[in-house]
Amino acid sequence: MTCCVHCLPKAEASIFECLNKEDMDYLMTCKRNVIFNPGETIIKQNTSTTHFVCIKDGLAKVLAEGHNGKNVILKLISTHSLVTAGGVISDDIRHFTVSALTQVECCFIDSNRLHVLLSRNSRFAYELLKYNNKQNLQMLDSLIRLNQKYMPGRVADTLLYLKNEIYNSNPFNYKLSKQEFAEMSGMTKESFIRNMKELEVSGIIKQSRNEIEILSEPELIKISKNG
Amino acid sequence: MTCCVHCLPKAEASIFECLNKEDMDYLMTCKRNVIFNPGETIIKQNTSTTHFVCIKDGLAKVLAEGHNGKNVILKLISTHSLVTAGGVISDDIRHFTVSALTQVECCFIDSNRLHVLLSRNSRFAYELLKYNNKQNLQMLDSLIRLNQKYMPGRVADTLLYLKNEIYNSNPFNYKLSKQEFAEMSGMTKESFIRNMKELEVSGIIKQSRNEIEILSEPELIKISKNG
DNA sequence: GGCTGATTGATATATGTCAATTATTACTTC
DNA sequence: GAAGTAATAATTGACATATATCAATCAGCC
Repeated sequence: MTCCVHCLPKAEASIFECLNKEDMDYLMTCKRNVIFNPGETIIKQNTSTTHFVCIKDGLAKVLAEGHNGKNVILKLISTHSLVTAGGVISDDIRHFTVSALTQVECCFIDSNRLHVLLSRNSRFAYELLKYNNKQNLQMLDSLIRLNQKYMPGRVADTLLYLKNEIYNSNPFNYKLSKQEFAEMSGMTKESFIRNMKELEVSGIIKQSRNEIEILSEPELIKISKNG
Repeated sequence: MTCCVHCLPKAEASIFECLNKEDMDYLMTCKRNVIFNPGETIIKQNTSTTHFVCIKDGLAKVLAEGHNGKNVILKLISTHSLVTAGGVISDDIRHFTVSALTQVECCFIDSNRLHVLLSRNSRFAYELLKYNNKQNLQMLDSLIRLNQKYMPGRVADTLLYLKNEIYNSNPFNYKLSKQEFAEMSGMTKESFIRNMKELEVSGIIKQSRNEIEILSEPELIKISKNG
């Protein structure tokens, strides 16, 4: 139970910072700590939102399961992320699936307790509102990006996202399949592979089995901007 | 100033219902009532969010201006809608443009006052959070729809949306250009026109200059489901 | 040594682009 | 107010291209 002291204060722009000890204890008393292996489903779309989840460690993908078995990976989440699955606040249905890419340690917290706190702590509600709004804007970005850019631009975006927001290192080791990269970029895996090859031939990136290195970020940004 | 008594209580699932008279007065004191003509921009993407807007009467489109001058119309809004433009809560930048389709009467309300209320009234923050979350889910729906369906499915979705959520009547008179329909459906106007023709030839819809009638909604739903 | 995932190639198809034509609206001018 | 003219939007057709699909081969791995 003491883990939250280390974990939550750093979580997602300090949403929980405004909670006093009593509130925090209330939220945490019946939390459950769970470890998932790579590939396991942490929360599943269309189930009901009895709990929300805090990721303590590891990397997971957030995906929406669409029509004809096609998925869209909306983002990756890692340490200290808060997952409300879209419906915790409004309709009690989870609107996307979260699934572990590496081993993931996380806490399941009763969402009723969240609601109780929200209704009595306006600062907390305000912080969550801000967080929620940010997610909204991310979603809007994704919508525009996937809808209005050609494949090279989308691939560039995915690579820049991985380097700058997920792995924070330049040659980065990845744990995703080409299929998953493709689902992040809104295309088929074959198309993703072909576009990566293009970038490699142009000397903009270098790739080996599990590693990608971005040789010219400015070029990549140019491709991203051109759409 | 007395207009709010009639207007706001009906607004967007009663977000404002939880405000007492004092709070309501505080929010409303420096509001400004504005009338826009068809085609005029009510709020503009990338400007700063000094105010949020309540639509009192009329029909407006909410659009995100994307790359290469391409737009995506996210939704239409009408009487008693609340417009926070995406950034009122988080980053003070408007993330989409709202523009009048018919004559629109609306109120501009100082967003600082919204923030003050949010920080002292947890119920209000909670209601706004719920509202915001709903918008989030709408956006997710749009993302999936525009990304994973073929044109016929997207056109069907647009028609069903117009009939069931905007005009609420079956032969409905529209004020939108074909370009705007296309921007709702994520395609070019030429493609939209061709798909409409298909539906007309198949006897599923009937269209004249400013009117569309859906002859077989079940067929349309089938097309929508098939993607 | 078989399994899964990655890669490549050939081909099909969805969708966009461009240009030409027609309809519609708006605006003048008599 | 009618008629004509310009401007704008709608429609159609021919064509280009982005992207998906399918099948085959290849590489890594329990």
